Amino acid sequence: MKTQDDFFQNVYAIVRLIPKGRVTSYGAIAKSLGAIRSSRMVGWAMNLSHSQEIYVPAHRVVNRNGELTGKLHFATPFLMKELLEKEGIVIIKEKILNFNIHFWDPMQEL
DNA sequence: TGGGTGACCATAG
DNA sequence: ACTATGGCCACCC
Repeated sequence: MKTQDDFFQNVYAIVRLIPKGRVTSYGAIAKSLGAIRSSRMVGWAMNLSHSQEIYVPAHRVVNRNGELTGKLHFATPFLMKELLEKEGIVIIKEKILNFNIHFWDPMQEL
């Protein structure tokens, strides 16, 4: 259908807007798209993001607690953490330090 | 038609 | 910090 494809593309568009060194959550993205679809669908979209033509920085999307819950879906279980640390983000025990400071809210940027 | 499974979220105990 | 619900909705049997 058209609507769900649009939803996916909108998700990818927002993820591409996340600045380096900043992160956001699945729920925040879902809410910025009108809270129509649930945050589970954002996670599903990330699951398919690897096959997108244009690069999608999926490592900048974590859950509401700043935990790297999606790391197992990357090429290696370490890749997500490595990419974030390369952008200056400190991670302790699968959790982002000072998550509230690094958080990027799609609502405020649109 | 229906049950199980998620890269989720909120609330409660 | 942990489990347990209930809601969410696409996907795959």
